[in-house]
Amino acid sequence: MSISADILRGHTDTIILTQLIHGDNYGYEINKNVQQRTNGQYGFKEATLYTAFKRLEQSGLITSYWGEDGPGARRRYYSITELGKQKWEENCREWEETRKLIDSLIAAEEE
Amino acid sequence: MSISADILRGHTDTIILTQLIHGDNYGYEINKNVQQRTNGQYGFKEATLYTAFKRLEQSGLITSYWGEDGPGARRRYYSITELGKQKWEENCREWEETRKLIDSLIAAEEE
DNA sequence: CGGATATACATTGACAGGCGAGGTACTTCG
DNA sequence: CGAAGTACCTCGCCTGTCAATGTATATCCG
Repeated sequence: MSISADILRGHTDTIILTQLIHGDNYGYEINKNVQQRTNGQYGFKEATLYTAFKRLEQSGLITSYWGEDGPGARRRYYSITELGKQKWEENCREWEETRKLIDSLIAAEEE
Repeated sequence: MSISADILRGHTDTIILTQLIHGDNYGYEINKNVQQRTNGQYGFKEATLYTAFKRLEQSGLITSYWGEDGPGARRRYYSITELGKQKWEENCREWEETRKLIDSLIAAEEE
């Protein structure tokens, strides 16, 4: 976990939405996926994760339901909405722009 | 100014340090450079800018001095320190990593 | 001269997101 | 039984952003 938190701020929601585009999933698993994809470099703190879910649900970008009682602890599954998909696309476009923008602002090249 | 603020959050300091690597400069001018480099897409809010200067100075990454009395309003110039240069390099490395990280987390590709 | 506009810096207070710390509940394994 | 893993949740602090507001100086126009 070497990446400082402020830099990931603002991407939390998009990262979660990305996970949900692959299909419904629950918090713990989503976070494990994130950790795997980043080779353990990054993962959400639990408080961050669950406040994000709440925020996303309140904004209508995701919905949730309790999973069937299987073995182990109960799970709350999340599902991306149409609005959520739109938002995700918008955020991805924004990321492309932001990346260019920061690249040009951070590069030390002399003009 | 289409880029949402939270995404730039965390880059403020690095952007300012980058500007100062080109040489001493003052707040207003730094901000104009940023706006020019981004074709008017992005610029710091003044409150953000000046709190950032204060933060950077308190951390020993920059120093400041009042400019000679020339025409126009007085200017406070900022200068990057050795520590600041180190930090800048560190932040740039971090940005490279973060970029890859977010790219892989936001891409919707199926594995 | 007077008022608008641009330059330039600074502070305050509200707000939002991240997260440490703490808590609940169930299961599995030794 | 107790520890560890799974899984969820909340409270309160901290930090960075920013709208609003204020200061001071210089220039331009009528």
